[in-house]
Amino acid sequence: MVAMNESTKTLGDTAFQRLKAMILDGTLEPGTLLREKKFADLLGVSRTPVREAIGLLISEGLARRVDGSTPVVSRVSLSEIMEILHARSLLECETARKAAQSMQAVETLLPFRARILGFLEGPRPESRVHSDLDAQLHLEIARLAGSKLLCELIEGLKTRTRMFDQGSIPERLLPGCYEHLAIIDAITAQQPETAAAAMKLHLTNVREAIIARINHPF
Amino acid sequence: MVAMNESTKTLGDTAFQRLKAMILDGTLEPGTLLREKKFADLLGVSRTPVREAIGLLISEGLARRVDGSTPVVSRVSLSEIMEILHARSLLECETARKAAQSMQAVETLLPFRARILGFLEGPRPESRVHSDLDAQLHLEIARLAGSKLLCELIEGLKTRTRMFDQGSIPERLLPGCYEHLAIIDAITAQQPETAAAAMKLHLTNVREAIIARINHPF
DNA sequence: GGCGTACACTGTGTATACAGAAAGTGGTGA
DNA sequence: TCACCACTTTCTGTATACACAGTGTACGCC
Repeated sequence: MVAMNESTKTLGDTAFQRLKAMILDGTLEPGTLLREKKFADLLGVSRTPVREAIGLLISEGLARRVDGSTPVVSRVSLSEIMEILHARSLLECETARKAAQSMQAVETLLPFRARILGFLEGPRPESRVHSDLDAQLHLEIARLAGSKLLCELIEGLKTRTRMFDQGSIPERLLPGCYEHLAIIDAITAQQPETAAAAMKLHLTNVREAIIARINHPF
Repeated sequence: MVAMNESTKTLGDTAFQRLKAMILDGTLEPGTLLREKKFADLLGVSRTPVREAIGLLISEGLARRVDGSTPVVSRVSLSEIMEILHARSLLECETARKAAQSMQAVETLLPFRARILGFLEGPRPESRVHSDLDAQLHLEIARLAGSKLLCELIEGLKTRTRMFDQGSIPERLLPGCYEHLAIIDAITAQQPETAAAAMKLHLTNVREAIIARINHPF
């Protein structure tokens, strides 16, 4: 086929992005079988690009091969979430620390501060909007820290729990905002250890909230 | 084709493993173009499994797509090595700390201790042998720490610099042995902070050695 | 009626065919 | 000699064909 559509991307890439989006927004629930032909028909392409897309999903941890064939959308277990938050804590305390020594911290983070304040003053934002800001903020802090590798690692870890974030703990919205503000303020005040502590507290609180939610689902 | 050879693995997997081995042992130098047909002929399979193998190599960071097509074996820059060692330090100080609280530490690590002592007493081992032990030891410590995720992350980071390890700094052999012993002893003595410090020192020394080697190549 | 076998269906793994793009290659003209 | 253009080669991306494995179903046999 001709391919090379408007976005100068391959069908495999677009298939990957579309499937990833479907997983992250919950359209494809954990456990869903990723049958190549089914999604080939759905996306209007052949199995080949779908195959490539599924391979990428697996390498990002969003899908898994259980017994050897027919991959499924990953069901992230509680212990896996704990491990991810643990690893993120190890990495992100450092990025917060390093970001606090960056010269561009203020100009980079002020827009985030404004958006969060908007959340606090205005109407409750859609969970998706807040989730996006959350992801962008953590990534931007890693970028300020100056390590491309840490950016990649943190982004990869964060996406794995992204479908779990999605508004599943609404009572975390306000605390999350305040914690993010504390992190931003410590970084822009160039206080590395305060920033690291704020990040650690934030991720610990997320962890506690998830545990509490598991124990008392309603 | 019939496939399903003796090892019950797909051709794609075996192609991946063979290409990976060729990259890690230096047969395929950084910058080598990974042309699908070339390696399909070389491995005696069609382009399809080679394509899958290359995708896996890219997802592991061992290969890259530079401008959009024709992937190449990754050339790991000095700054990337520094970033990898930095990230490993963040993760592995923690695994050392946690491993020191594990009940199976002694029985797991004593064989490593014996092998390292063998290196010190007997003839100088091949660099590949030492490199393998190095990788296994760091992985085993992560396993003792009890986090599957940390195992995966550390293993992934370590393989990215593996082709760089390969005997490129022979004068690190002895110090490396002693540092490994110090880590093992601290862990088996159940001293978490000592273990973390030993790990940090080890990775810092590796870093210093690489920098020194860059500045004084001979 | 229960059980076993044959067959059809579905799904993946692999090979191959084909189109379009990029990169040589050679030849011609200034 | 150098520049430019056509042709060929080679590469990737994509679609498709086919083989094998697993699964379920229906039919026949006991």
